Amino acid sequence: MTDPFAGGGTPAFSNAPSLPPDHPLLRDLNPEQLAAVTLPPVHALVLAGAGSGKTRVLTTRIAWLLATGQATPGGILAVTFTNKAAREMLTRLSALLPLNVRGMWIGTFHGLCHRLLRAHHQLAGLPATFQILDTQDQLSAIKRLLKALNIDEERVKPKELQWFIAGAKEDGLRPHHLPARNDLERLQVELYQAYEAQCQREGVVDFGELMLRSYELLRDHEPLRVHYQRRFRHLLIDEFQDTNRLQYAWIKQLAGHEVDGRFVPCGNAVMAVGDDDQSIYAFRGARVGNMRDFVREFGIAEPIKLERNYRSVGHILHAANHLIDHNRQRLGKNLRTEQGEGERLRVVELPSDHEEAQWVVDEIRQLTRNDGIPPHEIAVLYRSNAQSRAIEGALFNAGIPYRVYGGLRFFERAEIKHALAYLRLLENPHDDTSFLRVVNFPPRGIGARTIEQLQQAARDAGCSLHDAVTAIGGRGGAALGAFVARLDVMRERSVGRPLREIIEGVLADSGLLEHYRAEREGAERIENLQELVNAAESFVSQEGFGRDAVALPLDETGTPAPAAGATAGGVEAETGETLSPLAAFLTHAALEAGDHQAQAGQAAVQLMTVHAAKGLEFDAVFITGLEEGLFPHDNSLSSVDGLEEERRLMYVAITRARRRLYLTHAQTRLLHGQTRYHIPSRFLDELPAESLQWLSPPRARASGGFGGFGGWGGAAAGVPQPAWGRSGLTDERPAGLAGVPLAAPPARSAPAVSASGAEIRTGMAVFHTKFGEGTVLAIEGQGADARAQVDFRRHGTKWLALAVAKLTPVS
DNA sequence: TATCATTAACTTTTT
DNA sequence: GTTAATGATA
Repeated sequence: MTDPFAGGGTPAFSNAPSLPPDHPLLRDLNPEQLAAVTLPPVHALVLAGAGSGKTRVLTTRIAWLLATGQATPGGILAVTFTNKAAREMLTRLSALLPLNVRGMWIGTFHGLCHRLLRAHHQLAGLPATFQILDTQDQLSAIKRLLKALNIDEERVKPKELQWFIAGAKEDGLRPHHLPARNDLERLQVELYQAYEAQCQREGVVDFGELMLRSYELLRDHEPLRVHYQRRFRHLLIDEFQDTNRLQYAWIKQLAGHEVDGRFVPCGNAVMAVGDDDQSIYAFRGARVGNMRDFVREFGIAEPIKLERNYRSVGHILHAANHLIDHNRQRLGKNLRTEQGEGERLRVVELPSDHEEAQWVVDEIRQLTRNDGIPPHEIAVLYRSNAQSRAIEGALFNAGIPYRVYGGLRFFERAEIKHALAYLRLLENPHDDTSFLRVVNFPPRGIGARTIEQLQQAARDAGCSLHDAVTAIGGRGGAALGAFVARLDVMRERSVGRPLREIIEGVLADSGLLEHYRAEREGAERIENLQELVNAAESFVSQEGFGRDAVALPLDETGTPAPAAGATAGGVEAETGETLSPLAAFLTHAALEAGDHQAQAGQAAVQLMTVHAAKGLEFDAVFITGLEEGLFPHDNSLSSVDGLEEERRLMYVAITRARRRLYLTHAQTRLLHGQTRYHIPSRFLDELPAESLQWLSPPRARASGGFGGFGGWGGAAAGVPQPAWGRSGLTDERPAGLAGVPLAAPPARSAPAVSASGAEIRTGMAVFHTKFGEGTVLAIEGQGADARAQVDFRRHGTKWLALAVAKLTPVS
C-alpha cells in the first residue's frame, strides 16, 4: 500500500487522482460504492439505503482523497450527529490509512462548532471560559429566569419555553426575527431575549447556541469564512436527512455564499450522505427537505444510489420496500440483496401485552437454545419506552439477561452533575446554574430565603450570584461567604495540579464524598464519583483531550499556522490557547453524556426503542406492540407527514434484522393505568402477504369503522384463544400453548391475598412479581411481622416480609 | 429541613 | 399504573 504520509506530516502530492482498481482501498466495492468513493471533487448526494455500506463509503472516500493526494488531513471536514458515529469514522479511517487523525476535523456538528467557538471566542463574543449547558441545565436556567421575572410557571410552562427557544435556534432565528402577533408570542419572544441575555451574562451556551453562534460567526466575518472555505476542500456530511435548517445553513457557510438571495457554491466539494427513508427525527427539527434543497442549490445532476443491501435476507427487504412504497414524498430507492429470500417474517397476535411479552421470551429461549443465536444478537424493539416494562418483567422472571437502552447516562446522574458543577465553578464562577446547583449541596444552611435575597441582589447589581455574595449580610451572608471562600480555596489548590488530583480534591473539599458516605444509599453514588475520577484519568491519557480541545488553526496545507498574529488566508488566526485539561474535560462531559448504562454484560438481549435501534443490526429482531395508536402512534396520526414518519420508523425497524424478524401485536394492553383495546397496526396490512407467515390466524381488520371489534369485543378474560398454528417451526411446545405464560401470571384479575401468613406454608411453590417462582423454605413471625424464607430459582434465597412482598401460591 | 402526600403527564431524543 | 415534581406538614 502506498503511504502518502511516509516521512512526516507533509503529504506527497500527486496529480493523478486515481488508484488502480485492485488497490486495497477500492477492492470489494460494488460499482455504486466505487463511483461514490472515486467521484471527482464535485458536490454529490449519496442516497445510502439501510445496510448498504454507508460508513464504509464515507471512510473510504476520505482515505481515497488522501491517498491520491487530492486532499490533506487538514483539508477535510466530516460531520456526524453522534459521537459514536464520529468515533467509528475515525477508527475505521485509521485502519485504512496510517494517519494522524489529530488534525482532522471529524466530529459531531456540536463538537466542531464548539471547536470553532473556542478558537474564535472573542470574535464570537464569548468569554474564553464559556461553558456548555445541557438540556437539564437549560431547563433550570429557564425556570430561574421565569422566577426572576416573576412569571407564573402556569402561564408560561418552562418546558414549552425551552421547546420554543430550541426550536427557534434550530431554524436559525434570533428573537428579533420572530413575529409577535399576539400576547403569548410577544411574551415568548421577550423571554427568549431575556434568556439570551442571561446566558451571555453567565458565560454559558446551550446546544442550539453552539450551532447558531458558530453559524453567525462564519456568516458575519467574511475573512474567517473565506479562510475556512479555502481550508476545507472537502466537506462530508453523514445522516444528511437528519440535519435541521440551521445545520444545513452552517454547511452552506462553509461551501459558498449568497448572492441576491441565491446560493452560489464556492470551489470545494460537499458530499452529503443520507437516506430520506430513514428520516425519523422531524420532531426535533430535522428537515428531510434539506435533501431536495441540496440537490437544487448545489446543482446535483443525479444522486448516487446505494441500493445493494449487505445485511438482510430477501423477505425482510421485500417487506421494507413494500411498506415504504406507501409513502408519497420520496426520492425513490429500492433495496436488493444477493443473499437469497431467507425466512418469511413471523406475525403473531397475542391476547394481551403480558402474553406478548411472555411469547417473545419463550421465542428468545428457543432462538438461543435451538438456533444458536447469541443473546446480544437478539433485539426487542418497541415504539415507546413504557412498553419495555412488560418485556423486562418477563425476561427477568425467565432469568434471561437483558440490557435496556435509554435512561440516565453517566454524566447526567445527579451526583456527577453536582461534582461537575463544582468543577465548572472553578473555571467560571459566574455560572449561576452551577452555583445554584451546589450552593446548598451538601446542605450547609443556606436556605431558600437567603438564596432569594442573593438573587435579588444580583439582579439589582446586574452581576452574577457569585459576585453578589458580598452584598448579603446576616447569618445567610456569612454562610454564603463561607461557601465562596471554600470555592476559592478549591480553586487555589487546583492550580497546576493534574486533573485527577483536582477532581479528587473537589470531591473531598466540597463535602460531596462525606455527604454521600453518610447517606443510606450513597454507596453507589460514591462509586460513580470514583468512576468520574477514572473517566477523567483516561480522558487525559487518551488523545481525546487533544482532539476535543482547541485546534490550532491550520493553513491550507494542513500545517499548523505559526503562532500569534499569523495570517492565514488574510485572517488573524487566533492561536488556540490550549484549553486546560479541566476545561477540556468539562466540555467532553457536556458534549458527550456517556454511554447508556449497560446493565448486563455481553450476553444480553437488547431492548430499545425503534429510534435507538437506528444504525444497529441484529440476527433476530422482534418488533412489538404493532397496534394502531401505538405504532403508528396516536399523536402522529393528525397529519400525513406524521404518519409518513411513523412509516419510516417502521422501515427502520424492519431493516434492523439480518435473518429473522418477528412482528407481534396484542389485543389488549395496559396503558395509562387502564386496559385498552387495540386493532392491529395498519403497517401489517402494508407488508407483502407472500413474505409473511402468520403464526396466529390473521383476523379481518377494521376498515374504517369498528367492524373489527366483533371477534373480541368482550373483556380480556373472554378473548378467544387463537388456534395457534406453528407449522414449519421448530417447536418443542405443545401447539396450543404457545401464548400461555409458563408461570401463572401474578393474578391481576383475582388478587390473591398473601398479606397474612395463613396461605403461605413451608414447602409451598410461590410466585413473586419480581423474583419469579420459588419454594418456601421457612416461615417465622406472626401477623404483620411474618416473614418467609423463599428459595427463588433464578435469584437465590431471600427473606421476605409477607405484609410487603406479593407472594402468590402456585398450584 | 426532610419526609410524605398529592398531582399532572405520558412518543420518539442527540448534542 | 407509574413516575417525577411540587406542596404541605411535622
